[in-house]
Amino acid sequence: MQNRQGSGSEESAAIFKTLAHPIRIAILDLLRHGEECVCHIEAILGKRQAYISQQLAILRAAQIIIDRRDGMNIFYRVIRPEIYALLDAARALSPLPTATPPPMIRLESCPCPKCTPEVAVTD
Amino acid sequence: MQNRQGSGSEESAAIFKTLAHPIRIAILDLLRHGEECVCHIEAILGKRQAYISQQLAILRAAQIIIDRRDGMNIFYRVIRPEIYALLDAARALSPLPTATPPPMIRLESCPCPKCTPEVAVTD
DNA sequence: CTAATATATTCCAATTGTTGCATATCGTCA
DNA sequence: TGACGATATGCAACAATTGGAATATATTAG
Repeated sequence: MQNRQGSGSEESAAIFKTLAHPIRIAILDLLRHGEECVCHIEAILGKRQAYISQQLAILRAAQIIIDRRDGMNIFYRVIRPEIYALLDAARALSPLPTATPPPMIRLESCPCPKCTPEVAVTD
Repeated sequence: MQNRQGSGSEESAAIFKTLAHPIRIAILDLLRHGEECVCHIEAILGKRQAYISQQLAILRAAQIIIDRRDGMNIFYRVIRPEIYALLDAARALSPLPTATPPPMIRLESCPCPKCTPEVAVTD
């Protein structure tokens, strides 16, 4: 491990990947109210059963939801409410370009002017 | 448009997709301080230049960062600080299974007991 | 103009995701 | 037990993405 790249970038990326799908997001939104059975989700989203089941499997594998059997139906519910913070934050992303203040870093393995201030631009 | 699936699920999915990559997350983390030139990013992350450039292009296309030329170097900076809320929220996602309260929805296009309470379980 | 440096873009092969179809599994009802 | 309803899973064809290599562009120096 010679080049670390922030902490938990991999895990974060995995989470984003799981959420990077409109149907999965829609399913999670449906589950905001609480438990829902598969047929419900199927009916509301208007997608084929097998497809919904697949997406549920992905969310289940990601440990974001879990299933509970009740007679003939299977109900799903979210076990990580924190994901809603993510969904909400994503929706909050509007086309509002903002500015950010300038940097302040120096690195010897980098040849840019900011990293070699001594032999910087025209003396 | 016969089956809506929440609001902005597509857009949100696109955002998550853009963030669903460890290198891109690492780059954004680097840019938390402010502007950084490509060679900096390259040196810090220890990846090939072309590769970094590709990831920057993706973030740029997503309108999350913009570039500014200064002589021979090109500096990038984040123009949507809100994405940090997303990154932080993702990192906050720990393996802590929580419980969620039961549902409360009824739908006529669904055959499950909760949707057909009248002809529900054994009368 | 030519060379050198910094960064971007294009091309490609390998991997991965998508989606329809068929089928398996499990519980229920008669 | 057998048929049926609700879900899950396996598979195949096709679309999209990924990361590497080579190459192109732009700026500065001489």
